Amino acid sequence: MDSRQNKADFNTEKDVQERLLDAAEELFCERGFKGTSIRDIAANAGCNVASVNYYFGGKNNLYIEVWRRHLIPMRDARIASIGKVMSQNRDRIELEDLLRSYADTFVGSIIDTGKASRLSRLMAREYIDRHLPVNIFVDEVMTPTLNAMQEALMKTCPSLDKSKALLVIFSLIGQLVHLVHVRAMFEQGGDDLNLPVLDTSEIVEHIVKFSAAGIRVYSKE
Amino acid sequence: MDSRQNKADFNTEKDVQERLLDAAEELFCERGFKGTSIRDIAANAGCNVASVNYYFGGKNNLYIEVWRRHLIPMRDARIASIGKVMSQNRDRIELEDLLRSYADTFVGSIIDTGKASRLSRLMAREYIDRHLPVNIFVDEVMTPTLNAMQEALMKTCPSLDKSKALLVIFSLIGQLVHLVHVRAMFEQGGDDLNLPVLDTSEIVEHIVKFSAAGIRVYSKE
DNA sequence: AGATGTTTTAAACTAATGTATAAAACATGC
DNA sequence: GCATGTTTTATACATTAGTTTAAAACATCT
Repeated sequence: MDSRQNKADFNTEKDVQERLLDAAEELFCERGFKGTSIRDIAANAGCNVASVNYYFGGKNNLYIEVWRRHLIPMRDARIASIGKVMSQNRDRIELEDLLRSYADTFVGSIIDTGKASRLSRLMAREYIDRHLPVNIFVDEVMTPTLNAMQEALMKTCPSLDKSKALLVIFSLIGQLVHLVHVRAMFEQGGDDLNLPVLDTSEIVEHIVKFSAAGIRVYSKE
Repeated sequence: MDSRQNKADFNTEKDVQERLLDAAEELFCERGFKGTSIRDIAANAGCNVASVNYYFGGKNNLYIEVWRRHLIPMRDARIASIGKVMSQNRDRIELEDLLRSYADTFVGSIIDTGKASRLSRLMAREYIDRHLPVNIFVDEVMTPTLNAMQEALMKTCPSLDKSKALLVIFSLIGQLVHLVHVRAMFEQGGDDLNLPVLDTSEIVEHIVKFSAAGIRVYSKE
């Protein structure tokens, strides 16, 4: 008694591993690591519970793989969005352009909203509840993007020293992460909230303007 | 009839309910709601598992009570820190003073660090994983403090309109929440992190300066 | 087709969780 | 000191979790 091979027959789409990764990604983002069970994941992927262990060797490893699948692309996207702005042939690089580009990539308003914003939420969770080896999160994502942004900032604002640049990036990222949180908060339970509804792109534009001013305070000193 | 009462007794020890609340608070902050078991809480409080159900009627209610115990004080502390600055008899209220006061209260750097920063972390968790009725979190804390800060900001910067004030507060809170996250991140697993170590009060001072500049951009328009 | 190696499945297993219960321990008022 | 009501305790119960197992289903190659 099995109907699965039929599915596999003409449903040539994604194989089990990929379906598991997709399902896990969605659930981990939405309900967190502890909040999602292997059975939920398997059900959403349309396969057996044991598949998770068969292919990934456990829930933990599946979580890591969900990250690994997107870590490098994500990091590269961020660095690329910095590099793109910096490589413009202009007499002067506009600070606002740099910030806007980075913010858009971070928040995921440019790329398809669903996927990108999901990843942002996953990352926001990882800040609070670490389920990943630190070296993956910090060494492979945070540090490289931090360095790229630091360098770009100091090039754009030559009078900005290294430690100030760090602080400034701290503020920028804080605002962006917060935006992701608040947006997620509205999406899930925003029915009976009487909070002002905020438009993402409007806020991004605000963050750019706000942060540019904050940066210029340092660079003018 | 309820005779668990006269705490006037010279029993220097706290009674069970309070010990449970203390233990629960610490564990919820550190490991999250799902991450802490009733048995852990009971063990840390030095009492039986059943006590949680006996006194609070379940894990969920205990969590709510942990919040309720600090909600009003927390909200009032924030509003008071605003009011204190606003009631100064000065010709002009310094924007930086307002921001600094609010930031200090938010981050908990003035009050005893342990407790206040724990609460900030609990709140940060609640942003992502809601385990509280929305009305408690939003209506009783967020909205009142938001309103108070909005009013104070508009008084300090008369040319700042309402919607801009909201955006500005958004940026401020984003930075402060992020500071709490990052600090917690360092506290728990910061051993082998090769990130730059940041001093809390230094960052608060930066946030004040940075945000003041961001605000003045709007108020000068 | 038949042998071989891989994938999928249902079921079982162990551990942990939130909650409930009933008896014991305790305190208090008479 | 006994009766009464409250608190504490050990234990039981029902669920759920992650993981394992062994057989069934399947695919591939000769």
